[in-house]
Amino acid sequence: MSKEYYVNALRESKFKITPQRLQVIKYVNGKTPGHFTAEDVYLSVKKIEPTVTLATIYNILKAMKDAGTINSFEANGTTWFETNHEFHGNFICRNCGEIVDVPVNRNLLNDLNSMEGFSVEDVSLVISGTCEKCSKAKTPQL
Amino acid sequence: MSKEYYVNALRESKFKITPQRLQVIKYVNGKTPGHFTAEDVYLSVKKIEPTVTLATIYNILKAMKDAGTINSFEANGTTWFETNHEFHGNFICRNCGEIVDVPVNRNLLNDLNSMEGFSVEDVSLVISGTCEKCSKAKTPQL
DNA sequence: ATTACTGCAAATACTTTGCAATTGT
DNA sequence: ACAATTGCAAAGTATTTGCAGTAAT
Repeated sequence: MSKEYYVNALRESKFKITPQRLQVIKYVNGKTPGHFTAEDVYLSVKKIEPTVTLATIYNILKAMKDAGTINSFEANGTTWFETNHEFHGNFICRNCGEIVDVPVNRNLLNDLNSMEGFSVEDVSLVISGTCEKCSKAKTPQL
Repeated sequence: MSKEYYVNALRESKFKITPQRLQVIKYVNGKTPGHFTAEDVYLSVKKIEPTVTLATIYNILKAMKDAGTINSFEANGTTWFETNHEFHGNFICRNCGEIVDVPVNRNLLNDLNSMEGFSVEDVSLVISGTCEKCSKAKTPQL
């Protein structure tokens, strides 16, 4: 993806392009693929736009989500954002907190889309457990 | 399920059976199948145990989750608990907030369990959109 | 010119923590 | 008797809101 992709999507959804939004786009674009919280974005953007506030970051991330360029899911008590639009799961390690994408059979989506009367707008698959690194650390070789 | 099921599971995990826990069990057992927040449990249990606090409810729900009798997932900014142990999705309506279980092909779980090096401890599938009732309300017949 | 956006401060919502008193085993 | 649990109050996160000033279109 490119910064233009995010800018155009915002424009098409009638959102204005502000310096703060450009900085968020810069952050998000540089973070692809990856997972980040509003706080992560805030801390990074504040370096270039020192007066920006978390409230504004929340506003901007909501706009980008409405524009369809980012997704979000909830885990560990916070909202995580991501740019991966392929249908996938998010594995979150209970030990180190790291989040990684996991491929998932698309059949699941088809099942969901065939639900009578329900319109599916968002799907969030969160898997928690222990990641490879942490599993190894806990089970030292004999 | 029965109240004994929840009591026994707590005992097996070395948790003590207190009057407060019995009331939570009563609530949860009467709520099967269903979805509830700590607040929901609190408001109900408070009627019989007026001195109970939310902190205690959180403690009890954590114990029950550790004992394996309830699951939890995050959606709409809060933690939801449920008793359904079949692998399934939770559809949450963006309009009315209602949550309903949706059947899901178990293959997904198998895929996840075969991930190399990762130990899967919990899976949460949250689908958001508009439920049947709300869809109809928004699209009046001509 | 108009409307949307920002920054700020305060409010709200959810959850956890520390600790003394109490209770289940 | 002992460790676990409760109740309470306070603190800790995460997120939202209202509003006046500012900036994008």
